[in-house]
Amino acid sequence: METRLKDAGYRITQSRRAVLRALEGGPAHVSAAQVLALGRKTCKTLSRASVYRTLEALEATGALRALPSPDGRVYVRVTDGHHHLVCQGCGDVQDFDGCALCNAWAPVAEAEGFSVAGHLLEVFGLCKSCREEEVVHVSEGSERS
Amino acid sequence: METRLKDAGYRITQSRRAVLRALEGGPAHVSAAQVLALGRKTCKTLSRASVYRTLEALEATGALRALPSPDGRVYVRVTDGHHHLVCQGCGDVQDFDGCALCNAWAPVAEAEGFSVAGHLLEVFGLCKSCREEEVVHVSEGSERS
DNA sequence: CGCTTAAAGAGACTGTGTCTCGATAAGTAT
DNA sequence: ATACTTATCGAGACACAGTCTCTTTAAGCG
Ligand SMILES: [Zn+2]
Ligand SMILES: [Zn+2]
Ligand SMILES: [Zn+2]
Ligand SMILES: [Zn+2]
Repeated sequence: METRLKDAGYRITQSRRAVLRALEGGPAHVSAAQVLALGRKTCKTLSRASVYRTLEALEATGALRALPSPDGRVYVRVTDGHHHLVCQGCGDVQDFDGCALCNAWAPVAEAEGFSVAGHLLEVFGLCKSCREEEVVHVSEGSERS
Repeated sequence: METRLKDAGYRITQSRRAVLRALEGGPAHVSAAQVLALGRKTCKTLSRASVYRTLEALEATGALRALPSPDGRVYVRVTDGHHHLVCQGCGDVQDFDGCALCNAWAPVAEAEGFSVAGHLLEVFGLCKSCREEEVVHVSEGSERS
């Protein structure tokens, strides 16, 4: 990632390095706030503005992708997916791969004069563990008294 | 939608009605802020809190679905199509058909132990007219010297 | 009509993301 | 190594979304 930044003409600074380390060490989905917190461990003066600037730079070079999530924006390394299985039981979100499949509709969109910049596929349902749980408390409806 | 709320045990108030009207009259994708603005046209004292409360109630009854978008959260009626071309220029949203195509990934999700209840495909980009406009202000590159 | 209580509205509060500005240090040329 | 240029920095102001609390209001019902 660092090389990528440098090649694109960005300077490599302490702050940027801290952000990179945070991204590498942190979870697959990170929020800007998390990056800031993690980054401060290696660069005590790291500022919020720098975090956003660096994330933006990384996004511009294609190393990172910002993606909307139920609570704010999260960043994922481009190697990760943008297709989500959203569990309606526990609220958990997991990625799954499927770009090859969903690319099929891109031509459909373009046939309508639309130029595609990106897409988001949200699949709603129940995850494995929630489905098993569901079987247990079947009777109690989701009714309001 | 109103019946749905009532059946679930919610009271039908002026504020709620204003929100419902806003949702029916407004665009396919609306933000909470938009609902508030639209709703104030029919209920001058409508408050932000009420908007959020009503949206939450509608979501709970399954009449509405909140979904993360590149800029904030937007709400869509569940009865509407679930394949959208969202223009990042003018904000316009148009449906397009593609279920036949996107159903291909359902087995993929189920292979992960996930039971699919529904899905939503959001395609972001530029509509025809916005793209033509874009051509005009090309020169100002987003390039880094 | 009057009671009960869900719901309303106002506004404080938190957190995210943007922006500006003077200070700093990265890269480069001497 | 030193000095210079300028991208980048950190701090803090700002705008806005969303949540929460508290007091008042009105929906639904007998
Ligand atoms: Zn679950
Ligand atoms: Zn895809
Ligand atoms: Zn457009
Ligand atoms: Zn579909």
